[in-house]
Amino acid sequence: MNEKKHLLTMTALDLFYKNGINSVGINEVLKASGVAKKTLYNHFVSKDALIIATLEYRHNVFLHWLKQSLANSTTNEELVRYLFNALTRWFNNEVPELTSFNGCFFINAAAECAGQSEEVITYCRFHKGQVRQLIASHMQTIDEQLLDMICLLKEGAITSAYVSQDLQAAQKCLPWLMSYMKK
Amino acid sequence: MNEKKHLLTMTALDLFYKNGINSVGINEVLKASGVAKKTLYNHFVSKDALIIATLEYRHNVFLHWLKQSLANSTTNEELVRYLFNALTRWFNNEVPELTSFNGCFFINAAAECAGQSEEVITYCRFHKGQVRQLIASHMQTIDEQLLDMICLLKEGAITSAYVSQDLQAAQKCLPWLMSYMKK
DNA sequence: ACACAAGGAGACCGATTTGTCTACCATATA
DNA sequence: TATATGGTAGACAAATCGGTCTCCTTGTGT
Repeated sequence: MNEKKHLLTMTALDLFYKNGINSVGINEVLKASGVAKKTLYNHFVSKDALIIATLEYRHNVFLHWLKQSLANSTTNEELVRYLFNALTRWFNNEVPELTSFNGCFFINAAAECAGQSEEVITYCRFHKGQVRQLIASHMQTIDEQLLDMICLLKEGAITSAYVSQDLQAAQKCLPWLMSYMKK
Repeated sequence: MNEKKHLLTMTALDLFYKNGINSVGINEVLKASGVAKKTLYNHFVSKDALIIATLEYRHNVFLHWLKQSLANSTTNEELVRYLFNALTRWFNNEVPELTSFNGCFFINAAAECAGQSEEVITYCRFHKGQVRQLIASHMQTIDEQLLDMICLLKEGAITSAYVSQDLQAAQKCLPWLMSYMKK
């Protein structure tokens, strides 16, 4: 990708994730990145296109981080432990590449762009599906019900960590899942 | 509450919940409610005040609905069943007073107003705390871990129902919780 | 009957929004 | 050296934002 385009995408993601997509104007992105307005519209046809680009970038970073976090898991127990420990590190700002925790960018974006950009919501759904698929691919024995529960608890933990500031939300899920798998 | 003020609050809530707080302007609320701008600013000092009013109104409606949904529960098993069945009805638009399902208004508001209005986020946290307390008050035997899990699964179900359009998310939680309590 | 309060309609303000356009500059390549 | 490319800086447009204000009408209580 072009250097300026990449810079614009990263800058926009930072601002969108921190302050909300609708609260950040194009001019703010330009000022923060030091890029001219014409250059932005040379690479993106509209602000919506820039938003989609930030979603794609965040998706790649997030999936890369998650893939690495789960890489060494060989059993369902390990998968669960690695996953929710990784979430805890994310919540507590111990994962630099995900930047300061502000909830799930895709949940936030879906909430902000409701009835405004169908494309955004579609991409958020796609992201959640990809994450689920990645988790499933690390399961030794496929257990659809366990997969459902892992994903539900994951979403709940992210939301609780963000809205209720319960930074230990992910840790609370672990004993529960462990005791289920031991049966 | 004053009639016009109440009308404004309900109209604003409808629009905010459906299209997002930041996507809906004051003028749109005025047009939809047929109220004059001066009347709005006679009752609310700013748009932020109107937003808070919609949060309070939604909070009251939601808690009233939840209280009624849990009223007949006498055991922890019944509490869980009533709660997640109620959520399923909500997701599937079978609860008129909650209007067409668009996720949790408070999660959405928190996502939209990040780094913009601290008061909004504080109220969203308050709401989540009140809901947790209501659930706790219906527990026959206090089990803090069970309470954590119920709340985490509830948040996860709401998010999954909204973002991933999994309208059966709440139902998936039931067998798990039941089997846990049977132990 | 009169005074006062509340609301309606909407002009208006300044700031900000996304997006376009012009003018100019730097660099690289033929 | 000539030209094309891709950048900067920023004026500008049209719309919209939240918010204030004036003018006029419609009650309502005394």
